[in-house]
Amino acid sequence: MKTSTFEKLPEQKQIRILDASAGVFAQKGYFQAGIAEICQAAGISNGALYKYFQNKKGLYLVVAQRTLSLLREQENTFPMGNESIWIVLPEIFEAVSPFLKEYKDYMVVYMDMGSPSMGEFALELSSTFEKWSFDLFCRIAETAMAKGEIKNDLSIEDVAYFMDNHLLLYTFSCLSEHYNRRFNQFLAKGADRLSNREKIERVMDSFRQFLI
Amino acid sequence: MKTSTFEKLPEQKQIRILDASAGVFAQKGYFQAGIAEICQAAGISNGALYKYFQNKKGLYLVVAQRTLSLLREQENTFPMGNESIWIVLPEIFEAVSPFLKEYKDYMVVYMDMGSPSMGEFALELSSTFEKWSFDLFCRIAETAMAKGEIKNDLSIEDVAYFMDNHLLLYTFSCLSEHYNRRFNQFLAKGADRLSNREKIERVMDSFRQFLI
Amino acid sequence: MKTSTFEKLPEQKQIRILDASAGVFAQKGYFQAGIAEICQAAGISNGALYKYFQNKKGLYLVVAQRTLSLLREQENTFPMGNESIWIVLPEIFEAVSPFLKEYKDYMVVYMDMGSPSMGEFALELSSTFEKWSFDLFCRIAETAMAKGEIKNDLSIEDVAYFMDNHLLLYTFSCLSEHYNRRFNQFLAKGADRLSNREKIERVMDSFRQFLI
Amino acid sequence: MKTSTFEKLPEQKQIRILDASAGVFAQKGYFQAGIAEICQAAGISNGALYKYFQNKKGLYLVVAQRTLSLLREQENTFPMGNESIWIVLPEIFEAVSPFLKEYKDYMVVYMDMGSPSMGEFALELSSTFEKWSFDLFCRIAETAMAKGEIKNDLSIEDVAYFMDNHLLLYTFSCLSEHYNRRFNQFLAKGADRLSNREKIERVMDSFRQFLI
DNA sequence: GATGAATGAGGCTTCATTCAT
DNA sequence: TATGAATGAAGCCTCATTCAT
Repeated sequence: MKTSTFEKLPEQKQIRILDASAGVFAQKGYFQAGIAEICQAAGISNGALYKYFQNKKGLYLVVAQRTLSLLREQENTFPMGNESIWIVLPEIFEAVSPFLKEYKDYMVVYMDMGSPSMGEFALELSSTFEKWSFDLFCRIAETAMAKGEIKNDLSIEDVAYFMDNHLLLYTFSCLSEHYNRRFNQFLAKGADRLSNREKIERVMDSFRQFLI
Repeated sequence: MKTSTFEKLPEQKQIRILDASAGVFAQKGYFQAGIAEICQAAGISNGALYKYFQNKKGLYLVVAQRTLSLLREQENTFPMGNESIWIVLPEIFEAVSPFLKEYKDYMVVYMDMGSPSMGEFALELSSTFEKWSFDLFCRIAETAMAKGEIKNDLSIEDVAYFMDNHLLLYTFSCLSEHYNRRFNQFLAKGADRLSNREKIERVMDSFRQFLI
Repeated sequence: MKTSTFEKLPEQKQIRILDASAGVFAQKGYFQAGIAEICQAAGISNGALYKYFQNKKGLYLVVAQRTLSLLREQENTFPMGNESIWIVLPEIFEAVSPFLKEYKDYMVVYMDMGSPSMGEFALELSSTFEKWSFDLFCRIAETAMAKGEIKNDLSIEDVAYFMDNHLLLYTFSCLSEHYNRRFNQFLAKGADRLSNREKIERVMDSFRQFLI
Repeated sequence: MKTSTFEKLPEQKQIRILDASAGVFAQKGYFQAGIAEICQAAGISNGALYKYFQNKKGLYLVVAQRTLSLLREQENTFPMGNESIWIVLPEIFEAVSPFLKEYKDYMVVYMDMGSPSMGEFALELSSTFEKWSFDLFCRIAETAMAKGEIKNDLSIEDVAYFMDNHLLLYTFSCLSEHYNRRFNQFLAKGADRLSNREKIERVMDSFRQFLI
């Protein structure tokens, strides 16, 4: 059974390397990120990287995979009991927020994965997460509707899409200045800086208006 | 007053060059696009490009600007009379669709501009368009509300954001396989291929559920 | 009709580049020869080389081809009339000698091409020349035998092989210290340095002993 | 007295390492042979190799030395009594043949040693063998001449050179496709594949024609 | 103004060698 | 002593940009 050299590294070091890589990938994008820069950031030698990963693309894929792992870990922290949707939704957005801060680099990498210029690079990988997010919001919508917390003449999937769009673009607004401005223009009367909490407040406002 | 050499070119040639550039930028992304390839596609010499534009970035900016021009031209074709929102909205989506086909390359370039890996590259530029789109949807929402076509207990901006999100992600779904899959998963029960018309139908469904 | 960039260069420059490349290839061998070193020797930039040739291997092949061209040019200077074999043979060896000096690098490259470590690299190429050399010596042997200058109970091809072996190993002795020592050990009582003329004298001695 | 670590290894392991090394050296040539590949083939660790040998060159030299040892062992199997030259010569060629098969890798390494691209790498080493081969053929020629088996107006050394050339190029023809083709072109009317036995037959033909 | 050959810095990757365990 | 991970210099090649014609 051949475990890759990378997997035999102490977990702490693995994470250090992936974090550093994610940082560079996030800041510069895949193509502008330099192997040398990544290695320096990771505190490993140029050659070591190629012992751990097949090549730059291989590294990127592992970074992307860690993004998914992190997201899935995050999922488990979500409240999934029978709480009201009006408790669950803000909790999700607020759970996402520190995550976005802590793992911003990974999320930026993830965001880039959907960009056309990445080509089919990591299509399967990124699809994985969308699937999960689809399930989550469908479940929430279904539960809420069953409990009469939201209007019952709505299509479950449409509600899920509605919520997921909000989550997606809220996320983007935390990661990209472009989307931050867009968010603020629409939902904050063009305000310059909004705290995450304020943004979430605005999103919840929207939810209430449309869903009740 | 120094007019750039490029502007002195016959308009047809200008467009040919920009179209070719957009094509390469769209297919490969900014960083992977090669000057040589662009020149060949544009049918001009390597040196000429640097007579017309300061450098690769300069070219990109002009391409991006043309994207905005095209979008603004498009705007004028939108029905802005007093038609019902239920006529205007599909018209917008359907007006966008051939545009997405005709100028897909430009739109892909535009989409890429929001990606974090492009950095602050064309921030101002891309903001321009969001502003216009904000105005458009606010106007539509306002009119519709005034006419009682949609619920009147909704915030104008929230409705605009709701609609713009849908337009944005519909657009993405036409440009990026990633977002196409996401769209289909949520709104088409995972169907593989949806025609634009079918997609729009689904979006309008959503609109009706949430806005009436 | 697409002529390669290289072929469009002034012939003088082409030759300068090939000569320099041959020099480095000869001194270091294909694998140890560095592109940078070659370019410096050729007085061109690193990038230019890749405009002229597809890659290192491509360059090598062109160098090898020039070797063959040179050899074929050389062929034409050989006396092919009805002179006595005892005039023709020394003339060939002596024609080869300045050639070996002038184009030693190319000949070393050629010699390397037969070495197993070059793999199938330039097999076809090198075979070309052997064919020519086969024809030459067969012709000579035939003529000489017809004229009664050499024994007539010998197989033409065996005589040709005999002469070609001598030429080959004489050539090697001019190109490789290893073969120089071997030559001297056998034919010069271990003398240290023999002039080419002296070597040829010894070879002719041999010829006379075995062929008459 | 410091015996090298390598020599303290069980002989079987020593041989295994050298055989593996010879295999890689033969297949790829010295410069293309990778230490890692060699170690894997030899079943030892990367670090061990550097305990056994000073460096890559050191390993190569030991491999080369083994080549010589093998050749010298081989020598002892040669019939050196008073047999007729027409018995001894084919015996030598036929003794060499299985050796070429069994130790082909070593012989290829040896052949490469004479190539100019190896530089002065192993000059002394390879000379050693030529010296032995010189002695062998001189002895044979002398004996044969004394017994009147070959013409007596020939120079001993020239006969030795003649025979050694044949042996050398026969050997090459078994090791390198290039020389195989050359051999066949001259001595087998361009036949594609000749068994070793057939080749030897042809060589002996030659010997008889020139020496009797 | 237009051309396209030339430049050379910089990118990714390999690999002989060292060293901590 | 043996291991194999780590090192980092050096290699090949690309490509945005410049410049001579």
